[in-house]
Amino acid sequence: MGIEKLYPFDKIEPKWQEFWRQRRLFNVDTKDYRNKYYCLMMFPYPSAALHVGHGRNYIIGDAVARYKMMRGFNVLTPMGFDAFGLPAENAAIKGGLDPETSTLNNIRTMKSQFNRWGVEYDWEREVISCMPDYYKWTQWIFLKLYEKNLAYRKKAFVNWCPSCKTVLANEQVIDGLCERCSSEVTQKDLEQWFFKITHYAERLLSDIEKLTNWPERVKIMQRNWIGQSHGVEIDFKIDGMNEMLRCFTTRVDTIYGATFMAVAPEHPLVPMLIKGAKDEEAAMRKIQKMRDESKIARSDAKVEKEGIFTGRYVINPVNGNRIPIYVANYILMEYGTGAIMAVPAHDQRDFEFAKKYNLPIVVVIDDPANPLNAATMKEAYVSEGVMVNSGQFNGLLSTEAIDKIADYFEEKKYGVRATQYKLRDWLISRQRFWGAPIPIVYCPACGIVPVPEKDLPVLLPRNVEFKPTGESPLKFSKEFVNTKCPRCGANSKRETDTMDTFVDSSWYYLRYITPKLADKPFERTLVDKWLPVDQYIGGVEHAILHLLYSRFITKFLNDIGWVGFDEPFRNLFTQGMITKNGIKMSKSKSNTISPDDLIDKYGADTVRLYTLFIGPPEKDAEWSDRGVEGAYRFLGRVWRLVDKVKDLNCRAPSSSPQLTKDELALRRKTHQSIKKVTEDLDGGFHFNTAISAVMELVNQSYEVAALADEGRCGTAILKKAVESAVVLLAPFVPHIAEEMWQLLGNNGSIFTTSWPSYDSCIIVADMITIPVQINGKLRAKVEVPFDASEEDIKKTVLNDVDVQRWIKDSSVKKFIIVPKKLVNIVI
RNA sequence: GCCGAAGUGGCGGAACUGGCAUACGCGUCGGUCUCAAAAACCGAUGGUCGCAAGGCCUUGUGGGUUCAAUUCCCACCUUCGGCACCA
Repeated sequence: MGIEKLYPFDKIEPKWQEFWRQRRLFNVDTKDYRNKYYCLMMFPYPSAALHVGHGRNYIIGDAVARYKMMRGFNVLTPMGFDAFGLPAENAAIKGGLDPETSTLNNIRTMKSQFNRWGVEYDWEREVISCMPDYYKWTQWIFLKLYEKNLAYRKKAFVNWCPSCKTVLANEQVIDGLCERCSSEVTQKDLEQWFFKITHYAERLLSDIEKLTNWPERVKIMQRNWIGQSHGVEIDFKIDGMNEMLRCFTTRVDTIYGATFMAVAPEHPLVPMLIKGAKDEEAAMRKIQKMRDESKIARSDAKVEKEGIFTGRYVINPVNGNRIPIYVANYILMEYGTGAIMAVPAHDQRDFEFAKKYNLPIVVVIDDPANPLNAATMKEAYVSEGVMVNSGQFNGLLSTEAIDKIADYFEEKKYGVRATQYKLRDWLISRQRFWGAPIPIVYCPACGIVPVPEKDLPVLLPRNVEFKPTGESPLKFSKEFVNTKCPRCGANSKRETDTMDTFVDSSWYYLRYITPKLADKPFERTLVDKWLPVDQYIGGVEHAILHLLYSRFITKFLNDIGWVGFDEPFRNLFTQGMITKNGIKMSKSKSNTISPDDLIDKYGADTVRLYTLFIGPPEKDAEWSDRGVEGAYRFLGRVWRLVDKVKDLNCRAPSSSPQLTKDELALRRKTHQSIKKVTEDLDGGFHFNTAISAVMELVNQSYEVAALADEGRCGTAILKKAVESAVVLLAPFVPHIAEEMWQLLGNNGSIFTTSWPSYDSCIIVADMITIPVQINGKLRAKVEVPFDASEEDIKKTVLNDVDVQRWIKDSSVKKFIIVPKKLVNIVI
């Protein structure tokens, strides 16, 4: 079973790891920012052992860092741990250890795994988000936001996970289920802290354009999440009352077709509207029932539309029509104004509602191809068309009418143009123990008082029963809760909720530059030199949450003058996941592959090489144990080649001063390979094709080595080819590359030598083979000099026997020559 | 429903700006070495017809543009991802 040991990786790998650490190859002095390159991997949760799927992220990052190092950059690659949060807390509850101990244990395990992979970081900059010297500054960011009125407390219906016993941000609710535990999320009406991310909605959206080196799909996801729409806000006069009902619409062109109004059950005007209605009490009860229904259940389009007539009417400003106001379950209070003008003919939801409650349907946009009839319509007509029943706007295209009517509204003061976003403010309160305490004090006299900066950090208390009860565990720690008001000194209570961990991770990349600063979160002058991050690498699952929050915090810090840039990550790369048996590797699916066993068997370089060779790194890939063996065999093959070549005297071609055909070909291949690998790494992360290019070079070197054995070839070019292969492989398989580099007679680290360059003149061959097509089908190949004229090529082609056989007595209609590429003859 | 990505041998995948489809690796088959095995090395390997020379077909399906299409255009099918009563 066991594969034979092809080279002594178990001796080589620890040796070079030690060497890099002693030489401080990955330790950077950030004061020297010349030629800087900030290569950042998303810092992980300290979960238990890592599997090969996790490894992909770090291996890719390490390969990039090492490549950039060889290109002469001053590379900063720090690493840290996103150590607060539910996973750590839940794991701690299970393991019976307190979260801090279990978190620090996990961190230790993970670091030793990084070490064995040969994945190197500047550990002197390690950032651990659960340590007071870090979360002090997370709290500081809260205070700064509070100062600018961007952190606020309000009572709101919030997402509540009954299993995690905490509230969740909108972004943490997936299909109505908790992102972490998949329990059904319910609604709770609670006082909670929010960050006003909506204040930045427009900039977060428009600045996506600046992110030219982000994956398109991530940008699209962010755009959709922010969800901008342009429309008009219209105030409808409520008949018989001195009140206006404001609604938002993107389709003012349909205003003449509005036959009723619909408001959300939570709408503040509801009690007033319903007052004096026929069955006021019964109606109120029904509305209460709608409110109680979970937002998730209500926000499913398949749910039957329900409504109650309020007994009130509004006046449509464009035609004076009196239209009834309904309370309807499909109207969301969180979006727009919580009220809509309903146009059944041109909106499917309104259509369904109108059918159910027998409300009029008025067509105002007609389908020119297929005239509509309100009485027989089966569904709403939502496309564009020609305006009808719309007074002065009749005959216009509906697309043009949108602007015309909006102008008219603004002029008549019926309404104003407005922009709406789907993005909601970021709910950051969590009723859990393992997080950064929110630095707020409640004073009976002064009210909400922020903790002064000089009193930070607000320390998480020790020895707290941290099990989730639905209320923050911190409430039960008297020493923590009871405090003096920082303003007046009166006995006061601390806020006992902790912050969402996404707050911790929204600024950690700034801390790495000056990780030990005690009096500031970071040093602006240096941060401005090193950021934006040159390359950020991580999983696509963070496309919205972490990346959006980080962009928000960066923009905020930019606004208050703490950083000089407004986007944190210049280039983003999102790697695909590794699957086993077609599904994502995970402990719960028990389909994980441990890197430790593989490293024992084949060495870290093999695991690294296979991980990079498995396929395009941005795509998902299926793990194959056979593939690992293939990578191992290849390394063994290179190892033996180096062993063979290392002691050869670099004699020039013995017999003739001219290089042989094979030597020329190998030299050409060497330069082509350098070009290919360089372009693959510069143009994107095409590790798989870069590696296959080196494989080709190695294969061809073997052929020439066999000739050299027979004395039919010189060795200088062979040695150069092998040496190039070793250098090109170094970012991927650093340990064996260092060892082979040394065996070939070089001193020092391969990572301090410069990346090889290629000569474009050598890449082109003297003679080239040109395929000849006849009627578009490949029929022959001819050899011609590289710089042959079209005349010469034509002559050669027509003299070719195969070509003559195909042409026979047919006449040549067309003769197409693509220089240096191909010939096509049409007969 | 809307938005996006992707469909290429037995498998992972390659192919510049429209110019030799299947590089590289895995697997399989045959051979060398060996008492034998492993490792290594050499050779074959898209399908199909043919003794062979060679022919024909093939990049999800069907059309189109072109001397030439995996690549461009139109229609459709399938898979995956995101959003989804957002007015």
